[in-house]
Amino acid sequence: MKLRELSELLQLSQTTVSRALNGYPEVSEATRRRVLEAARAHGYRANVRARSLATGRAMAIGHVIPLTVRHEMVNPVFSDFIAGAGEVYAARGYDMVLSLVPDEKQAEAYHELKTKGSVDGLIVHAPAAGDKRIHLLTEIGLPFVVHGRATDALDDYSWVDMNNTRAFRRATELLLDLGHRRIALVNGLESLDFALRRRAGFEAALRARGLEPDPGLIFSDEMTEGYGHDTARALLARPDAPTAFLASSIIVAIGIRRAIEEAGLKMGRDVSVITHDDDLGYLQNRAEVPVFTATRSSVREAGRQAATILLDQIENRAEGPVHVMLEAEFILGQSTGPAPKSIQHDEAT
Amino acid sequence: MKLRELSELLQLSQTTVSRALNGYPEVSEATRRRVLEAARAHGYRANVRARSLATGRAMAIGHVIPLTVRHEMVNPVFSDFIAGAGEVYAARGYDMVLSLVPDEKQAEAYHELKTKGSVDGLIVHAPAAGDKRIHLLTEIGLPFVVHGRATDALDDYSWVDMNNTRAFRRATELLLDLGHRRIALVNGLESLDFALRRRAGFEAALRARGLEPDPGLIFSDEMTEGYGHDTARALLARPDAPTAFLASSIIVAIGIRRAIEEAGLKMGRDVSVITHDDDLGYLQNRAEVPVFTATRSSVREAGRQAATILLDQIENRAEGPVHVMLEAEFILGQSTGPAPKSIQHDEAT
DNA sequence: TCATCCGCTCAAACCGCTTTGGACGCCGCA
DNA sequence: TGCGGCGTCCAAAGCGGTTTGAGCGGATGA
Repeated sequence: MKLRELSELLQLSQTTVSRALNGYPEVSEATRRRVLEAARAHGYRANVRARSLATGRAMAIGHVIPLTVRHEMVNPVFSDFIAGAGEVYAARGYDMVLSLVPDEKQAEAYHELKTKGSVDGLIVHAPAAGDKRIHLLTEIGLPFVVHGRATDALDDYSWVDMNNTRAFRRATELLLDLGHRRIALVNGLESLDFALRRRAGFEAALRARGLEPDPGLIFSDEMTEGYGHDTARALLARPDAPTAFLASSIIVAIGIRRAIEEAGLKMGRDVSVITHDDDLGYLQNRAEVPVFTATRSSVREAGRQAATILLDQIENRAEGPVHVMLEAEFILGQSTGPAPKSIQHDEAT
Repeated sequence: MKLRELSELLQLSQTTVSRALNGYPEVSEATRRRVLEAARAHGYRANVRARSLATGRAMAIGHVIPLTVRHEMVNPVFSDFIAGAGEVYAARGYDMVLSLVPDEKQAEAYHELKTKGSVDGLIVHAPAAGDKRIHLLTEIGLPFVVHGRATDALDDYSWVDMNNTRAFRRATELLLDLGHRRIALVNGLESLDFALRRRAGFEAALRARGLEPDPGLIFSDEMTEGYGHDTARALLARPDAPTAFLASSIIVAIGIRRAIEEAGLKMGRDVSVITHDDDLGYLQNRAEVPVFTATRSSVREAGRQAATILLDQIENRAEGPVHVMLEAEFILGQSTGPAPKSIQHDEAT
């Protein structure tokens, strides 16, 4: 069923039918009702390609998901972010188009999205420090919202971010208050902006107490379970093993916990762990007393907000850049306790 | 830069330019080179909406991700599946459009995708037993490939599935061989087809040894870490606690492991665990000796295959339905061992 | 030498919708 | 009665490509 057929059927012009369907005032209520009725009866739906060709609006938002060169992985936090954004898109009639693009082809991908005209705007994921994509996009003139920020980016742009620095500063302070001095930071890839901010928060807290961060206790990699485990295992085998870990994601923390247990130690008693918790649907940290002490900020909520801002921007041109800073909740769980005098290595595995 | 501008610039008709760009033979090589050169120089790219309106092909594949009513979550295996499929789409010039749709609106969503013409085909995720979507789609006439299968579906259709029944049968057999008799199945939602097959494999293995499955040891829910943990904790507190667990996903298994350790028990010695492992990028089970004994099948690979089949189907109409059955590898890890005579409850938490 | 064919190119129709610029009939007002 | 204004509706011109059918000049064959 196409518009012409529907209009012939109703003995009306395409114009009138189109206007009736799209809520224009130049149509009498009686006619409009008749049109809507017929449209529903015949399951008519405007062809989205034709419509967007005519209107110039794609009614679609692009998400470009960067694939790291080393491991071509899709971070599970994207699932949740996208779930949040997807809600908003669905409610407002937009489609979501995903492109998985290797890091080095990002620039090209954006240009293509613009000139191909397949999206009205996009969400930028996983910004690096001084990310060149931001400048590129402002130049191209495609509306966008960044999930996170890019230090040093010259242009002003909209973003939704979590207060990474403060969260990690507070987490570090708690560990210091509990008497921990050798604290390992098991961070995400420090090519990414959020990881730099987390590190900054960590280091600031140490320095505020007159402690110099030990580069030998700071790690940076893709946030997998294996990375958390291997890092913690190696550290715990050292004579000067850290008494506390600060993890950048719950998946990393799960790996750390595994290493702690393999070493015959008990998390929360022998070794403390604080993690950032993105509040992923499938990996909730929400028992009566949660397993992990954590800084929690829902990435799903971030997705909702980013999507809302972007759509608003697209729909009422005028608005300037919007910044949303989400503060993480600090959740006290079972994984933290006072620093032990010395770690008791328990060889009875 | 649009086609008309480019053609004026080249002093050629739009027809010729279009043909030159799309590789039609009616253009002299000299002209083609000239056109391609100019297109590249000016960064010309065909507007995808106009093109697809003219050709009738959307150059996009839809993924409809069902949201369960109870918890609106996006399963992390989608990330990996999509990563696999996305590779193939990118290589062949297709976009991927995602819709998150509540369970009850699925049928409507498919109709809409068809009549709106925004996709050329789609991937059906998480089929239920006798899923009505399959019939609906064959009726609508939109090419599709199912990730998984739907028992009882009447129509013939293309699918890519893992041999769930065999995997869980083999896993159960190993546990039985190790002397376990009280084995708990911590399954996914049994409204979904794959979970039914896994249960069938589990029960078949038991029955083959003359054991009757105990309904009190079979669980079904959304596959979260918390579900694994809570289920295992409750079971381990019982006097007739199971000596082994069969988990439907590594996330669930991680929860089970946590409960085992909280109970002061040791996984692999006191309690055995086998899990299905989708080989997720961020939750790999791949050490020298993997943590979990597991049936492993890469969901990412499933994504690649499903995408390939779908695109082939779309591009050369002719083909009949294709079925791909992936066999899981059976990986021996640290989480299994002979059944203990009796569980030693160790209260020293 | 003339008819035919081939290689290359073009003008115009078309894809399905939106939107501009009227047209038409009817009302109220002077 | 005449005229402007309003409420409805329509024809046609886009949106930016692809594709059909035809034209045109030069080479080929009889």
